[in-house]
Amino acid sequence: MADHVDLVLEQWRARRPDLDPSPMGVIGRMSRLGALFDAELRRNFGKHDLDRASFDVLATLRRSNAEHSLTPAGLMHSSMVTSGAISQRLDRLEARGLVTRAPSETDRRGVLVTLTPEGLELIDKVLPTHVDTESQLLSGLSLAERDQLAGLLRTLLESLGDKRD
Amino acid sequence: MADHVDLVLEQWRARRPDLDPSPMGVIGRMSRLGALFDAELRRNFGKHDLDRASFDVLATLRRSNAEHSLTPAGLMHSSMVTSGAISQRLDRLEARGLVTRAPSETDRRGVLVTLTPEGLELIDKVLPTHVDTESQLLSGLSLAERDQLAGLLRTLLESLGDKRD
DNA sequence: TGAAAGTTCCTTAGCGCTGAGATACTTTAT
DNA sequence: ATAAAGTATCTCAGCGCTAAGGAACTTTCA
Repeated sequence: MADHVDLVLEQWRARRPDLDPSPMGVIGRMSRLGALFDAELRRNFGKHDLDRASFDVLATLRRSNAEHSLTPAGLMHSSMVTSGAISQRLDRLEARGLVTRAPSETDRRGVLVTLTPEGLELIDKVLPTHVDTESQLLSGLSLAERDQLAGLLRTLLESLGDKRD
Repeated sequence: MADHVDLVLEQWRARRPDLDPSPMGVIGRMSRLGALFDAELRRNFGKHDLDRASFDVLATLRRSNAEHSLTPAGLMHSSMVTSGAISQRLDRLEARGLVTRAPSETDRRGVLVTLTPEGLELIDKVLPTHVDTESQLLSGLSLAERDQLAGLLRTLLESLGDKRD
């Protein structure tokens, strides 16, 4: 069996036999899978008038605490995007009435973003379909293989300094 | 040991115990790794006056055949971006003198994109540093683990219909 | 206490991509 | 031979992100 990346590796070995292309066997595949996953998840978001960015914010708020609230900085760290991107995402979600921005009570620079009832309702409706879509994307692997894969990816993330906060 | 995604999974289990978040243990980690990989690879491209998109095109041409040439459609399939994106990438590369566009000899709709000597020189200079960067990104895994990971990712890609062409 | 450094969030120009659509050409089917 | 369908590439408006920088506020430390 062979996938697209196997062809790419063969081509490199033919054109640049001095180079060891094996790292591409991992990183190239992750990049391709990322694109395929993204396309499929986006399709599901689209059914619910959402996009990846909005889902990301709503889901992060939903899981964060019982009040469904977080600072923009917290959202930024969780999402791995810049502060400017978070500001713009919040503008859009606030305009749709899915989140509110309130001044922080302890730090006058700060803002507290909170899910509105409408935001909560929407994310709670979309979440099961999202997990289901993800599950289908992984259905080519057995449960044991998924665990094995998750473990290897965690090892890699830890080695790159990905922290719990 | 635990990474950021372990925290996310814990949060989901606390807030939505009815949902099985385990697919996120794979897909969430791949997404995070993708972002970390991208940032590091981009740093390397930047050292050589390149970006991901340009590198992608130059590398695909470099490995494709002895003439280092391909059609825009071929580049599009390999890169998983739209035809519009390829057109624009080629505009930029052509303006920098790194590729040429010539009319196809067999199909008057078609175009043949070819690496110029300057393009070849640049990609051959950057390639070893790129593979080296990728290798360092994977250094948290043993060689056996990398093989195992590549195998699982290939299984997944095949199950999603990723083909050799 | 006051100045400097740090933090938090926002604004905006510029960039590359998508999605829709246009143009020109080729293939298929009648 | 010709209409219809398909293919290859390009154009462009719109979108979300980054990078840079600004404003407001807090912390640190002399």
